[in-house]
Amino acid sequence: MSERFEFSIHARDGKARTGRITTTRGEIRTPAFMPVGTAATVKAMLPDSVAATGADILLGNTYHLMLRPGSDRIARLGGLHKFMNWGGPILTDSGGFQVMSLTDLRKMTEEGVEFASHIDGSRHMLSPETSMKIQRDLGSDIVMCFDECTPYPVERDAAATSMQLSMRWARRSRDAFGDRPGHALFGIQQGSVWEDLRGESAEKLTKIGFDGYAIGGLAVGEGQAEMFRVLDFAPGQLPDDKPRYLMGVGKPDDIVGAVQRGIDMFDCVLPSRSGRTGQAFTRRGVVNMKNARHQDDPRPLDEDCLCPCCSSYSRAYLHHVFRAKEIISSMLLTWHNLHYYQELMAGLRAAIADGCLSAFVERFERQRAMGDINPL
RNA sequence: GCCGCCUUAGCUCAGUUGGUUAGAGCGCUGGAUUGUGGAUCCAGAGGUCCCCCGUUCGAGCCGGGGAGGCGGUA
Repeated sequence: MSERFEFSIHARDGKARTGRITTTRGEIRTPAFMPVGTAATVKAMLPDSVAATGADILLGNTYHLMLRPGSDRIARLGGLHKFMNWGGPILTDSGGFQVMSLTDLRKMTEEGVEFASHIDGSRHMLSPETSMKIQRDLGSDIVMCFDECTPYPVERDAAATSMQLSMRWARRSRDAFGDRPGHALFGIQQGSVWEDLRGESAEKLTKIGFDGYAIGGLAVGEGQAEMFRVLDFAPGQLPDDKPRYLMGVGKPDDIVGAVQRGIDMFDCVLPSRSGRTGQAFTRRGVVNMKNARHQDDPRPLDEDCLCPCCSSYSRAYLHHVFRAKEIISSMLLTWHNLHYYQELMAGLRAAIADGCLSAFVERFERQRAMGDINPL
């Protein structure tokens, strides 16, 4: 195990890169997908199972854990890794995104955000300093700056003001984080959809200096075409030799397009949340296991998938347990979805290493165009 | 046998003094979901208002007869 946080690029294909992030808790193969474990669990999964899908790193959440069970309690209990029984690296979100979604309950100032807990209404304060403290309590390996996720749509002036605030908070986050060998701090670029604002944000972050750089404020309603337009320039504004993390993204085709544009890290609730709401991701597109057409189908969800769900259970069974609201429904579909996402990342890494990313993407799109397997 | 109550969507039920195209919740058929509130939202289908006769310009609603269910009673 390394004593330091390091990033090395092993191969490139166009703007895409594949490589490795080294942390004190293990290596992260990039491009990487981080399953979301908001409340100290990837819902419906045991940590070993998450690892078995191929995940190298999880995402945990400042906002949720500070409210319940409290970051000081987790610290007393030995930190988040021990608490949730995950030995690998953990990246923690700073709470900035939740702040955006709490529109009715928050009060923003230069200092930070005052908000009411969605659990019991209690008042709390999140600022760059408190966010750094909480993420330190948790024992996070990759700490995210406290930022404001600019909503969309937004006027240019408002986007600029919001970005500038996030940049001042980035400076304060950097100062509050201090010097913590083995732990990384990532800056977050804002600027909505404007190239010059994104460029200014990247410049300020780079000047402060971070271990990695996230692109925030995307996948917030602008649509894939607009997101890709921004990703045509935004990653290139960030340092080439540091990991680039596109926050909150996304659907499989979002990830593929973003990797082609130079992104190294992703997180998204979709595979896990969709697993609980009956939606499966497969190489032939989305399959909604809620649909009545599966009720007599003895075939697996994906005939070519080797995950425990697909190797042992029929669509009829998956449909039944979903309808019956049985817990195993969430378990099996979450497992499959996370497995599918990790297979996709592995495929992307291999294709970049072999210099055949465009062929991989063509095959990816061709399979999706075929649609789900034919009805019986 | 008699008395009372009940019968409206798949289920549980609203439905005003009789008045346009009879509603709700759940369920059902689909859809949405991108730094997770195991959440939420959207759309759609679905009716012999138990049956028959009558009163009325007009009946889920009023009257008569019948059927079925529940309860009480001999």
